[in-house]
Amino acid sequence: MHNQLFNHIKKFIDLNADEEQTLLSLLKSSSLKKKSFLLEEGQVCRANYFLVKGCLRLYFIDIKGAEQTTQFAIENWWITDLTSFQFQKPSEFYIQAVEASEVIAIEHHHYDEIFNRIPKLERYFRLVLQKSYQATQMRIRFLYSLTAEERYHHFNNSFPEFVRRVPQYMLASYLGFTPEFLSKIRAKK
Amino acid sequence: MHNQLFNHIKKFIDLNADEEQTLLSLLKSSSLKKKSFLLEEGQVCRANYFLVKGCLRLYFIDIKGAEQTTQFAIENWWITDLTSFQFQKPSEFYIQAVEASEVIAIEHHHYDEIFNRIPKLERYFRLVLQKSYQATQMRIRFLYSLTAEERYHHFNNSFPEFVRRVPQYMLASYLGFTPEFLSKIRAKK
DNA sequence: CGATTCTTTGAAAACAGTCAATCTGTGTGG
DNA sequence: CCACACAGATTGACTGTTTTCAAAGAATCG
Repeated sequence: MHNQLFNHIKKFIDLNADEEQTLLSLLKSSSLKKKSFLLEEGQVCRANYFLVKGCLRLYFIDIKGAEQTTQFAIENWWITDLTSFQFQKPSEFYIQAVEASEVIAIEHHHYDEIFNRIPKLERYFRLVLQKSYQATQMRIRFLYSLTAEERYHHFNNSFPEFVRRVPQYMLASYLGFTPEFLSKIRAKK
Repeated sequence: MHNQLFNHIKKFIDLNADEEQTLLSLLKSSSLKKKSFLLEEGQVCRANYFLVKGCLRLYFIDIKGAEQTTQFAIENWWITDLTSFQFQKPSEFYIQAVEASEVIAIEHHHYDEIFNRIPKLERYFRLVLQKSYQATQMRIRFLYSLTAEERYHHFNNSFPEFVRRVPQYMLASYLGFTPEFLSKIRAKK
């Protein structure tokens, strides 16, 4: 289970056996049932989560009461409400398991320690953040240049297996429109 | 001029005199006239830019030929097309000076060196990226929960001086709608 | 002052949302 | 294993927001 995280880390930096041991002592893994929550609105986000298996989503409830999914995480991605996590203040988001999932957590009270004891991880997380940032940049690019229908087709072509795994109403909000509209797009063809 | 960057860095990490000297030798500063370009579509993005003074924007041209501004940078922010910069491949974006500006550049051929010679900077850029990532998360949240008109009012209340500095057609695309519509929103009240 | 760039305005059209009713599929408990 | 309940998906009519296009008006810069 932890090997998957170590392998991911090793794509970016080298870790020796000592460092692996240190890291191991600061991690905490857990299994999640489908639909269970790692974070709910109003709670403080306690950890940064690495997804070993399954699928999680980050969403919030908008003024009209609708769920807006802002991020999905699958295998080998990190997910957290960075703002709530960093400042340990109440979150405006939910993190929920879309499927039964397994995660490895770095809790907040270990977060500084992890970087102090294994400075190499600064680079790893810099690169992970860089990749996440690039992903959101791409996302904004699509949001600004494609219509709702085009976004759906593009996403569907790019990640067909993912579209199958996720309920449509979550996908709709992730792509920035309503479930009804997604249904109408699909009916067209 | 470089002091401003050093001061920014010192908000996150400590740099000693030696490290400052090393860093200095790897930086390159330049002045930009209003409307000049640091990057144009098709070019490879050569550097990561720290804005000392002025205002830059990152934008692309969509299928219909309209400019879509995806990011602004002001004093003390970094800006680049991370994807083009990292992989040294042609960019789909432009980076343009909205006002006469002064920037400090770290060029790509120095980028690895800078982290190898001053490992502390891994942390600095991790934290800078974290902040940028938080900013885009907030942005997506607003895009998904507010109407175009609400986004304008919210932005206008949050950054009134910024709204004054930037042409409306850039602001409109940044907020995700047309210049004409922005004009109509303003006419309402 | 002239030229260009930016903003405004209005009418028509497109795109996407809302709401409510109905349909479908699936998981659970009896 | 079946039946039922409930979550999720579909459909249609209507509404509303935002875009488009074209033309005219203001502002800015050299």
